[in-house]
Amino acid sequence: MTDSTGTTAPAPTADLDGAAAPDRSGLYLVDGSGFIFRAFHALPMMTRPDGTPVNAVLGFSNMLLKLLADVKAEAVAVVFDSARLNFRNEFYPDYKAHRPETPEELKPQFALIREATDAFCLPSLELDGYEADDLIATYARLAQEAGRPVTIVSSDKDLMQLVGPGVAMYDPMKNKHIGPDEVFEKFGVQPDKVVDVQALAGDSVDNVPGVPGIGVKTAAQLITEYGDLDTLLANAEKIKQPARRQKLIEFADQARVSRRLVQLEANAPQPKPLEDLRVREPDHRRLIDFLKAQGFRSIVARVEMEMKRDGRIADAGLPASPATPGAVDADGVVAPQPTATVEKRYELVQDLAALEVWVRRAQASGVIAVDTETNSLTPATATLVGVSLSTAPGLACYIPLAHGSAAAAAGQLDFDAPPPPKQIPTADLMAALKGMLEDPAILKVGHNFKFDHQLFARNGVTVSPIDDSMLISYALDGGAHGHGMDELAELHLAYTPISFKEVCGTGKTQITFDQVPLDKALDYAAEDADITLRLWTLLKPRLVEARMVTVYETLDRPLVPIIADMERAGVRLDQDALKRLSQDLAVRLVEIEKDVHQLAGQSFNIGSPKQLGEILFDVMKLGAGKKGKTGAYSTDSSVLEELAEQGHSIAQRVLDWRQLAKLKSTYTDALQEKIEALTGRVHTAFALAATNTGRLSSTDPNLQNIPIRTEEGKKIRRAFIAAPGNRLISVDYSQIELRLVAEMANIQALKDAFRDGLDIHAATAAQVFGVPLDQMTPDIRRKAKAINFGIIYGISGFGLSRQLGITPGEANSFIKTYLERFHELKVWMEATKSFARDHGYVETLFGRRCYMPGIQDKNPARRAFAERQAINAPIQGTAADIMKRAMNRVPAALAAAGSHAQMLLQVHDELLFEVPEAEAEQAAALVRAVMEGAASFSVPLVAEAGIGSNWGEAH
DNA sequence: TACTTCACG
DNA sequence: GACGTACGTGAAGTAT
Repeated sequence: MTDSTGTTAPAPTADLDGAAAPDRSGLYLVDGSGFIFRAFHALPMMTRPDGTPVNAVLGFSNMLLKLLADVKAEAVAVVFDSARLNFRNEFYPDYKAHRPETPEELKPQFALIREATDAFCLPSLELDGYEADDLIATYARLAQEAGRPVTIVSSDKDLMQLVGPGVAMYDPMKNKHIGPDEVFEKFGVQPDKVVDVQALAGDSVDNVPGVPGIGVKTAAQLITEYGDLDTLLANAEKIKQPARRQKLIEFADQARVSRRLVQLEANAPQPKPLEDLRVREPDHRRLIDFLKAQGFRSIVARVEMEMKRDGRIADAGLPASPATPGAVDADGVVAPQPTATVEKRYELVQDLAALEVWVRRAQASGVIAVDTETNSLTPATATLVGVSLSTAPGLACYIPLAHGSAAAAAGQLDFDAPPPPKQIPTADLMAALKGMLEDPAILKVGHNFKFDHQLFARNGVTVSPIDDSMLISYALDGGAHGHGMDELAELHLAYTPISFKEVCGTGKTQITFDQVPLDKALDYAAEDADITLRLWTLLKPRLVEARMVTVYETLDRPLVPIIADMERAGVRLDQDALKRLSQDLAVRLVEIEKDVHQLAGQSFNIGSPKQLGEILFDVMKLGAGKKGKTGAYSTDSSVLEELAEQGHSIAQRVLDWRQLAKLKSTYTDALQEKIEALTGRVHTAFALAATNTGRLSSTDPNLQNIPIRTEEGKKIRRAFIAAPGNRLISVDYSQIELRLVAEMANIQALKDAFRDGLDIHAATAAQVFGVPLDQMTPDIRRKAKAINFGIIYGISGFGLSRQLGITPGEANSFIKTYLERFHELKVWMEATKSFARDHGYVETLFGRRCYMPGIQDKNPARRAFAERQAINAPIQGTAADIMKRAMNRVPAALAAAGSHAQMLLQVHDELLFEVPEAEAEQAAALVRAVMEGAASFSVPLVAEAGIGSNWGEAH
């Protein structure tokens, strides 16, 4: 990070926070109220086991912890607003009148944050009738007069007016020091003129009116020219621009009122004397008790770690430290280090000699974090732009490879462009790193390493062994929160990394990474490798504590190179067929649209649910309509189907239109655009840490929801084809989730039916409805099938009734009979819900945990939802685990058999392969065998295979 | 950016 | 009797 003041050390030894080190004496005034709101909005909603929301409490606690680790202040105070109204409302009642109501999830957190402040043993300040900002101004003045340096800890621009001699600001969210230069950057004037600028520009958030038509830029210009607000207003007549002159004269009083609103009160009464704001030694046991009660496991770990380091183990009754922080133990695991105190040393590596140092460091420590930068998010075709490495917390480098050469690469000559910087040729870098990246004694750590693995593979390097901090987090905390690097850095390191959009911009002005200047690229890329290593250091040991090593090591981690290969292989599409389908659909959509408009008696946008609802229910008056919490009419397919059954032909036509419009926009049009020119194929990305249950997901494009259920949809599936001379093989598990229900709940009758190879829906129908198999009707079987599915989803009478179009009463009696026939199921469902309530998570048969926030929720609807999730997650998750076991074994099994089959896609219970025609039968049989043998239960696993020249035929 | 709808398992 | 319902995803389009 580069300090914008330009006053600190130059790269490569940039300062830790991109700012002058915080002063280690003096007074720190923390804007508590500001933090509550920022933390609340910055962090995803999270709750403690009892359902109390705590995201703002977590953000706040993290901030305090980081602050206390960063600075050795002699005095700290956390300052809060006391009430919504203050003295400003007396002369301007509308002040902050536009503020939205405090969100419900935030309200209970105010008291907890006061508690947190006490638990940290920090003094707090608040005063009726004054804002936190006024108290900050007052105490800043007092300290300044006493000759003590002051740091205001806040991200609020309204406090910038206080910056001056002896008073600085520090924004802990952005890790940024704010001095006079930063204030000038923001307001265009020195801090003492900030109120004048704000008085003119106003502030829509706080409802400060200012002068209409004048923004910060103009205000700064005027104040610079005239010196201050009063002089400006007194000389308003002299302003040249007529509109501006007129506004300033007309709104002079409003500007003066605005100044009174933004001017902070530095002479407020003092709730506590300045001397009382001393930092006291925290009561660690109390602090840990508080943090534990909120469920903040990672912070507790950090506090305990710092206590160990400080030799305070005994008084907290903690076990002795297993390792010295920073040291490497017998397993090659680096013990966690308190990260906030580590200094950043980022280096740009532009020649092989400098690189050599990093390779030696990796050899010495046995661990290195690796991250790649590219010009695209599709690793199968992206150009490698740079590589970053980190070998210790704070110690990282960036190796640029293709910066500033975009024009040259495109074969264009641009004599005005600066020459590309000195860079190691990509092939030379690969040659230099190959030994290290393939060295079995050096662990390579990445965050979402699948991406990087693919890039190295394309450059002839098979990275091994690897660890993935994203997948470790997923195994540890799946369902509790997301696992992206930025989110984890906030959560575990109390740090906000430089965002990609800060570096590359967004929207139309977005640039690719090769266009990023080297100094910025270094800050961003080196930081990614640094954070990856820090996260790994923190999270890896937790796998052992959480007994999640097996899940990670045998299910998720081995998948990285395998899925990287699938993505890289991509799948072939018949572009001509898609094009013809698009054209055909376009013609039919126009026809249907004409029909619908005629039936409606007017033209409107059929794709707009709002307009459609109004046409159907207001204009045509087809029934009552109205639904949904937003007050809009629901027009989803169940509503339209009902209308169609009542004989309203417009409803059926709209359904037809919807289906075709969906197929065209989401599939036949979009898929063509996803064909990569470089390979002629489509390369999806499988997300390995996206779902709450352990399933994969597929994006860009999503190839796990290609149509199949309708005849029109099947045409799209037939556009997925094998390369010439090859075939596609599809192998899918038969009824895997229902088999797992039988296994996990130990339902004897169901297990017998599966063992006997019966038609499972007919068999359950026979059991539940007492109809002999030879008298089974399709309708009875359909009902049994719906119940079977319902079980997997955490059945409810209401849901089943909607599915079957029967009354909830009938549905409930079906469920009752079902649970009587399969009595073991009820026991299992109750036990599973109870386990979820006790632990806050459920487990798959292979030990993967799925956290269930909401299982303790006071709201019965949300709790019921969590209970259904608790039933479904072990079933869906175990099926996902089994599929992962199969996928981990298939490539090796194929290779051992000398097969050239390539795995292409996974669709939850199905695998798709491409294979030379002559090997198809053999490969299909082999894959079936591996899938069926992926787990061994008392219920057999059955997989079925199909072969064809396209996906529709193979399935 | 949020909501609605719908494609799949 | 509350509450709003089948579980898990991702993408496109409209409305704000």
